[in-house]
Amino acid sequence: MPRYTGRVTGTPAHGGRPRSERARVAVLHAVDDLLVEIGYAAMTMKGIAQRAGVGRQTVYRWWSTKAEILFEASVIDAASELAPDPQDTTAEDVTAYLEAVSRFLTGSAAGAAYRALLGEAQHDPAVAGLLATTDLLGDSARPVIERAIGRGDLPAQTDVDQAVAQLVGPLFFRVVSGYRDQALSPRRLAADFLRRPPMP
Amino acid sequence: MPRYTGRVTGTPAHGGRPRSERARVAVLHAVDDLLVEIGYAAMTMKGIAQRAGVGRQTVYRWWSTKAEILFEASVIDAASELAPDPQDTTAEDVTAYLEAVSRFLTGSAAGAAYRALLGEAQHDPAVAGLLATTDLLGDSARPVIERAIGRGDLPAQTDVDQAVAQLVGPLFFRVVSGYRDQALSPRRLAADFLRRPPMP
Amino acid sequence: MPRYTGRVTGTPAHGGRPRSERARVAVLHAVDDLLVEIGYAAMTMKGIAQRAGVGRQTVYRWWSTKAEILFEASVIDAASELAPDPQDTTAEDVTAYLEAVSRFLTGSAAGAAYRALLGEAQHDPAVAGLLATTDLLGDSARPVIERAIGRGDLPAQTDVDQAVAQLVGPLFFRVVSGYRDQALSPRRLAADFLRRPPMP
Amino acid sequence: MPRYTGRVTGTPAHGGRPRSERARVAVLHAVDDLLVEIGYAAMTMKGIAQRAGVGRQTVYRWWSTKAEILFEASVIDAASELAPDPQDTTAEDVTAYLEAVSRFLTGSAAGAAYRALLGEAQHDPAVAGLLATTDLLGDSARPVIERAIGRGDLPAQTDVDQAVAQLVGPLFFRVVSGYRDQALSPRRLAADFLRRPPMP
DNA sequence: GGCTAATCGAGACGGTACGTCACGTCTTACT
DNA sequence: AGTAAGACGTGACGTACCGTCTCGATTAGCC
Repeated sequence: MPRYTGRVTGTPAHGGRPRSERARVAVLHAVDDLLVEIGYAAMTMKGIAQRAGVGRQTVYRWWSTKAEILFEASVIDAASELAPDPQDTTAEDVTAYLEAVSRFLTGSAAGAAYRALLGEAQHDPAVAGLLATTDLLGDSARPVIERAIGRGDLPAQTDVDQAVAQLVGPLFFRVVSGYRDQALSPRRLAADFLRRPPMP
Repeated sequence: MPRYTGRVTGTPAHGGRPRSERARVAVLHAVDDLLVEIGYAAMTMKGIAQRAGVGRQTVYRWWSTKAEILFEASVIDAASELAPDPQDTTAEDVTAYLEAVSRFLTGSAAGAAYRALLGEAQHDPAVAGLLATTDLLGDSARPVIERAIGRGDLPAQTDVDQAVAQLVGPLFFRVVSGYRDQALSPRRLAADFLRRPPMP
Repeated sequence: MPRYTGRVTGTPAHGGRPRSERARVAVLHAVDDLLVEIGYAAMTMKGIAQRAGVGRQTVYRWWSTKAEILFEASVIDAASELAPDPQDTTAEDVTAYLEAVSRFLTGSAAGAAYRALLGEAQHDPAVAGLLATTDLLGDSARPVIERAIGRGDLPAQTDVDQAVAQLVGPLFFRVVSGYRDQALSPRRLAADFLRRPPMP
Repeated sequence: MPRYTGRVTGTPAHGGRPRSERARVAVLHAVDDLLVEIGYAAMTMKGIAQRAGVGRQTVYRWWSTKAEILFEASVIDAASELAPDPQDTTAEDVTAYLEAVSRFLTGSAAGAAYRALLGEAQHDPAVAGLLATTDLLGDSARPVIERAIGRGDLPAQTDVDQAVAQLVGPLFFRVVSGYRDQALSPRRLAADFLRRPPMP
């Protein structure tokens, strides 16, 4: 799991000590760990810095809020969890995707981070803007829809955005609105989704 | 708008000054106002007390967190916003309901409160528990589903919980995941929902 | 120890429930107990009322401050502790009195109450005024001085107030300024006092 | 009046912003001012911080209680007020000292601070311990006694601690027990003290 | 024996200080 | 110049007690 390896800032323009890669990675790992150990609400900038063995100022220099750190630490990497291998039939393809979504939202650490940020975004416009830069679920669902269209299992004129919402929405609703435990069956949702194509 | 009129606690068993209805209503109104004016995140227990012209201890005596106050202030009353008059045909009935949901989630003050609480619930189990006591969207969608079954427009063996998720989920997903502006069409969602009845 | 038996207020002018003697005594005992158990600083009006099994308003109705209650509870009765039986010789008389003072200031519960109030009086004029109504040590020392004058062991023109201060002051200073443990010898103080009679 | 110039803490071992001398001095001056303006009882940690233009946490970081601040602010410096220049004769020396004591206890701001702390010490062991670190009156009286012994005006075997109490006690008693106004004459007290030496 | 009125215990009321915590900024010495 | 450390001013946290108020219940003297 080779994470946090890409440099974010280039070589500094002129002079000065370069940004410490060690510090950057330590902060991202600290956020990951703390999310699991104490949860998003209990995380503090101070705690993150201490856990990372890093000065407080260093954290503020590169990130504004814990949401930003968490976003960089978890959410981007999370895209891979939402990209299962394409399957031979559309039914299997869609089912596999919905299973991935379900696993992501209920079981994965990255999913927990995503839900935490999503929650914060409901009342913090800054976080909302942050999340808006990456339509995590939408971007992962779109290829599935497009493969189905390509195979002729959905009409060519399908409104992709609406189809995405119809595909992901039911699962998303159940998890986010609090009924995490009584998950819906991805197989049955996939079948219903495909039974009759969305209207153009 | 005759809100906050019901007494919450009965007459005390014996002795003691009774709870001040004035204070209770003042707090609930203060929370309503502050949610609109400064938003959920900026609301503090201290600010609520001051705005209500009430002692801080008095707030803590009856509510533990701002989430609890907001819940009592907004969410219960919100149910009415989600109960449009039944329509003659199932298509119109479902469409009217989805329009109400859309209005509630994007335009209403009570809906803003609900989304704020929903957000908090993603990382605060106490708030999650609070919301679990009232399945706001589910409870409002169920009668719509049941009316459709009664009319024979959905199969009698329909899994109601799944149908609720399929009905509400797409809209919910779009709003909560941040695409509040590019709303989906309730009419088209209703049509698709009915063309593609959930499998039993 | 027949304490707290006198009525403080007379019969009311007309009608009304009379003051409860039970409540009055309960409060005074509660203050006595609490002073020993938790100390003056930790005593609160609320705690006194609860300990006495009495309403808070009832306490406030009859006393303004905890100092007032403590004064009524302990200090007045304390006078008896400072009035040892007169002795045959002046030396023995003065020694016996200083022993009583020493015991009162360092060992007695009433003495602890007195010191607590004396302390409060250093920065609370109300308490200072309260204590000024009864010159506890002065009133008890004056008879001793006067007996000594009567026996001819002090000059007839002795300034009694100054003599009182010279008699009591050394012990008082040691105790109040914090050297409670290394008490002075009443016998030696008495001897010095009499060898060095105050100048008129 | 070059007060509050000594550093209390040394240079930190490594790193970290050093303690702000500005904040330290501001707090000590604020306590001095507030003692005079509103009195000890009305002083609060919050008020001190505000008056000093300093964060509340900063006050707590360096002092635990207002007593501790007041002690550092006033009492140590007070020693100078209790050290009048030695006089040629013992009678004048003792008289000058008692006059200084009288002035300190009744007229000086540092004396007011000392009495306030002394009062608090009667019911707060922590303050008692604080005051025990500096025997303000004892330490100032001892040189006077020793000079008198040196001049042969007191016997060589004099019990110095007892002599201190006998010297300072009468004045102390009058002031602390509430009769601040009707002060005793330092001259007469000095004369009586020296008329016949204390017994060894 | 009913009326009047002040008391009683209880406990909620609006305030305010407590001591703690995290915020985001700053000022050091060190690398 | 960037870093770890940690003090800085700010302000919310939840608790405790303040002194006041509002209850229903009680307890006397008076008609």
